[in-house]
Amino acid sequence: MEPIADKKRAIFESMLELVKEKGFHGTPMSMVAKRAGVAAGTIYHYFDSKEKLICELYHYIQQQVIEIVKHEDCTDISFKECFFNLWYALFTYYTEKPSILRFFEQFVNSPYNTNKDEFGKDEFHRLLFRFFERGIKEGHLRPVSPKILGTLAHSNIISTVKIQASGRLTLQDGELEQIPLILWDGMRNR
Amino acid sequence: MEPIADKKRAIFESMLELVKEKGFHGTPMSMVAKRAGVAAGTIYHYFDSKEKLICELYHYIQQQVIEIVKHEDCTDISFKECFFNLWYALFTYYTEKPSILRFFEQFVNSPYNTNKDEFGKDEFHRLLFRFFERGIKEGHLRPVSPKILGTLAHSNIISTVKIQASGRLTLQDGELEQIPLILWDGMRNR
DNA sequence: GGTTGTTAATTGAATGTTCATTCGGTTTGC
DNA sequence: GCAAACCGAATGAACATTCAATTAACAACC
Repeated sequence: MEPIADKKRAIFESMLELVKEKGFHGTPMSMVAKRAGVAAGTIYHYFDSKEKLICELYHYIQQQVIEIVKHEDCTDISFKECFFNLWYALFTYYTEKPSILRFFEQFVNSPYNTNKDEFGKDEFHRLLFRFFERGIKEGHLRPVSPKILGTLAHSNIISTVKIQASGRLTLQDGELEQIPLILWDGMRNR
Repeated sequence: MEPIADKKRAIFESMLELVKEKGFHGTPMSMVAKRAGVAAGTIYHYFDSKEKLICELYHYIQQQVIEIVKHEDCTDISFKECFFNLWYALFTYYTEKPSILRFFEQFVNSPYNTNKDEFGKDEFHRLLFRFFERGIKEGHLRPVSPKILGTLAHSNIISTVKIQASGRLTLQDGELEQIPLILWDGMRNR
């Protein structure tokens, strides 16, 4: 990850917050510019178009998530430990940056997401699936496609973040810890 | 569910398909009108605005999902059977109507969703949570908040539909059946 | 250190397009 | 005949993008 120009980062942050608050529509470039503290024209010095800006932002963020997976997927400790570490690392990341989760969710279901990146071809999914493949190979997890396990696990994390973030429900003592356990108990080989 | 005027239904269907293909932005009212086979002005005979149309469509669809839950949540058979029936019923419903799932996902993360309906206050979630409450009370499920179990279960179903719908992955023989089992094994009381 | 030239960064008003919505008029059903 | 349903061109606002003009950065040269 090479360093990013200050202005570029400011534009990214601005877009991120506005998308969280108002969605893709509802955030005109003029507003992005204003909050970023630059002129409208400046954005077009860095990005070809609104669409490009959004796509680049997506990849920029995804890179951060990839770093987390890489960091937690090590062979020094047992698979089970890795599994729980990864669960909590991603949970914490999304929880601390609610605008990112919201942006993601909007992006993947939007026409900006010209997902020609076949599923499992982008680096995040490749890493995720490789991790679960290891779990299967080592006999910890059910012999189901790692793509299934990976997808289910990730959606489990995201749901948990959403439950908590919405404030709909305050998790009782020890309830949060139950959730990765539920996931593990379901997926583990028996 | 009282019967809906033909035109109204046509407008709903049109919006649904277009949102799937092009997202909320990207679907002008003129196009909705065209595909529905009505004039632009006609839409405004039935709906106050684009926003209202979208919100009504959301509730219209949600009603269908509610019917499914009501249908499967009966006390004639064991909870476990109900659980699997419900899982498959929802899975089948979303699978057969991909435009609906896509619309939902876009809607909940959009500014149209002025979700003042507190979580768990809309009928769908009330029913869903009540169902899981029963499972806990009868001792089948872990004693965790039914809201958590309900949310996790629903997101498990939706992920499965998405895996399959994206064509990313063809489920092998018996793999689909593993998924509700994974969910059940994780949530069940031990 | 100051002068000059060159390129990159930045500005924000102007442009042109795309829509949601309106409304005066027409058709349909009763 | 009358009301409700329907039409679609016209309106006006919102917005992405452009561009001519301005400023900062910085190197080369004396």
